[in-house]
Amino acid sequence: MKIISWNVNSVRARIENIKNYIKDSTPDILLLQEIKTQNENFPIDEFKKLGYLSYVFGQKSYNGVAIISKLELDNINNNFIEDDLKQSRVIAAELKLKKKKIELINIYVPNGNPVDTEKYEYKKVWLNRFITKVKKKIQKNSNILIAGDFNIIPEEIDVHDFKRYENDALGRLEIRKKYRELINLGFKDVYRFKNKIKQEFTFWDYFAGSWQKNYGMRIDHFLLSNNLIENIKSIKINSKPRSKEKPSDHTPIELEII
DNA sequence: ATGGCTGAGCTACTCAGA
Repeated sequence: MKIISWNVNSVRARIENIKNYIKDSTPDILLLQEIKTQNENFPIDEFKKLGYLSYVFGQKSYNGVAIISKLELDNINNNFIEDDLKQSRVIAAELKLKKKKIELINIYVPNGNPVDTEKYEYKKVWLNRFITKVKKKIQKNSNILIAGDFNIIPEEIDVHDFKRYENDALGRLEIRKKYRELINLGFKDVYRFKNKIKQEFTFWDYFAGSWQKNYGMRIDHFLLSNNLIENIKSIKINSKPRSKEKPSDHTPIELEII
């Protein structure tokens, strides 16, 4: 079972890239963030032609998340947490895998910059609410997968120049502590669990040749509840899509579970 | 090292991203 997470930075502007990527990588489930469109303009038919069902929580212009799946999913939830700004940032669903029922939670965490504004406060409130909700969920179901664009640099190794980000909304200790808080509910950061000292990134700015210079950061993550750790087959950041024409600024992260 | 790219909405330019 291949589950992939990718912040595509507009599903419509990126549709050809996404289709080519799906043909190459053949995910069973593709979790998309920043689709930047409302439900009625989501390219459901394009994905249907490739054999995928679409579950969409869209929004005009900004944000928006979706799940593309070969298998039918249950209990689609577009109300995972209360969002003060009514932004579409979480879609959850249930996946039946053998005898296990796995809760899939696809997230696009607010960016939070600049730090001395209400945007930063929104990120903190949002994360607190999310953590509270996950805490409740894991008491009922110990099989949880959280994936997406967390907009959090977990540790110094996860960015090319930590000094530049230590007071940024992505790298601040206060925010990194929220990430740890989430993990301490009973999760593993699957990439870091499997790669103790490796430095790889999932995002590179469009400006200033960041991709060419490998000035990136690791902000897209898979968290798997401890109960599912034995099911991990592989985890891989696939940087190839970032090198294509008209790329997203993020690249996919690919999880295989048994 | 900040916003120099990029996309949406719209059709001139702002807002947002990280």
